[in-house]
Amino acid sequence: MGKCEQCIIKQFNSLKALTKEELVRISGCKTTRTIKKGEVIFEEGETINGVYCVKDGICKLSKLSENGKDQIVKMVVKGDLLGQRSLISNESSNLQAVALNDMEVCFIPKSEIIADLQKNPKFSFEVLKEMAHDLKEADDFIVNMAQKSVKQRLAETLIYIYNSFGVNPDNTLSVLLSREDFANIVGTATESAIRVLSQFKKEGLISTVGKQIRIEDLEGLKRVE
Amino acid sequence: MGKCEQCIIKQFNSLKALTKEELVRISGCKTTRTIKKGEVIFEEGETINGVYCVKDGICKLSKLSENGKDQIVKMVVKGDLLGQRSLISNESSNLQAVALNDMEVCFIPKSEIIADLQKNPKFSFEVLKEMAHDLKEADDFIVNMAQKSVKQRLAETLIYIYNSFGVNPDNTLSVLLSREDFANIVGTATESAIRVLSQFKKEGLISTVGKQIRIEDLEGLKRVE
DNA sequence: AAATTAATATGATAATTATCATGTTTTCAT
DNA sequence: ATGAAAACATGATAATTATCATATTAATTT
Repeated sequence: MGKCEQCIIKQFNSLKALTKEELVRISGCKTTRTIKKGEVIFEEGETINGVYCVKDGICKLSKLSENGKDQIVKMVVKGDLLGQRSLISNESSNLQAVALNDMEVCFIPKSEIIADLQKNPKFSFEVLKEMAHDLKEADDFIVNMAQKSVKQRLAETLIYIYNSFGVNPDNTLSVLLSREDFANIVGTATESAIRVLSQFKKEGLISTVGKQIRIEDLEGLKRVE
Repeated sequence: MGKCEQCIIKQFNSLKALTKEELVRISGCKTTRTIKKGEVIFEEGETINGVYCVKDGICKLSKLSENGKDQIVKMVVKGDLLGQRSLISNESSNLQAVALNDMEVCFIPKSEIIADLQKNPKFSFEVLKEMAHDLKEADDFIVNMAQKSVKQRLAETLIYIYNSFGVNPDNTLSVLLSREDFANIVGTATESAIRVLSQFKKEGLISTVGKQIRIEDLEGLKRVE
């Protein structure tokens, strides 16, 4: 099993602020796990007794609304931590996490890391910075959801995925989402999401290869109103 | 001028985790300020070089969307801290803050408090807890915006204000918002917000005294679909 | 107190989005 | 490879929400 001290993934998240000793200790108690595409990592309401460090793959965080629809709130990628909030508040998770790819993650039990959070100010400051960033992103998300049309939101989602997660060798978006996933990010009906994607295709903004999507006109997508 | 060590307001926020010495030092450099209703506390994009501790009053945090409409993202009340995020990230504020009441706030310069955040783990853990809470609230807000109708969102906003900020002696909501403010919380056109409020009034869910609103049927509001 | 301005209110209509129906394609298990 | 199931697609229609126009009322200034 890999050692945290030597793992490069931590450079991307707040674990980088841990001391070598702390990392060695954590390395000794972490468990590595592979998660298949579509598998649930944790459920809404579940108590997560630790954090996941994502070594590979992507997952979606979603919340079930009262009308029975899922809303995707965030995507967590390779390098990110998953379940940070449950380290801090003792509440159960308010979100569900589902793998969008095959994933590889390391699970660090809360009991092992919580003391570091209290003792190592560099570490807690790093976590704070990440949360501050998440909060800012959440604000932006709220404004977009509230003030923009479905078409605009979907265009922005495509741009976001393109910029954040990149493309395959054939230029298609590397994260493969179902039309339903798109609808659940944008907060619309699946049919509406499909319709808008079809329209983008007709307008030459995107092209599709099966369910794969390729951005054909990034600037055009930015101009969508 | 009041002394932080003796101020009870801090019990409501993370400043309570500071040591007496830290509080005394902060007390010496803080400035107290009154802000009139409608006054801008800080602008979007402005660099805030510290945090505000709200001693009295309420303000709204909003963000201008690209289409020129304001979206209210959060309300900050007596007891809360304002501008926490700028303590942590060195970025300028992504939100504008405007007083909804006459306010009294203490401003603590960043330079004085940033070291405490790095040195006092109890304090930084408290800040972390608050941010974790804010983040959870933001998630819930996103889901509501994305998945619920204007009518539902407005009903929930009324309930939220009722529960969080209470009522005047005559039972009207203690926070006086314009119809435009309601629209900017809910993310709709002002006319639509007005229309829905009129409908609620007709249905006996609320009553109005001028622009003051009184909740007449809380359970009914909860059932709005 | 009169005049001006801003906020609230409501109607008419257009635009957006949801819902239901139905057909097609893709994926997956056997 | 084949049948079943899931995902995708599109039309028809209804519901929701935005926009523009125009009153009405309240607040503010002079």
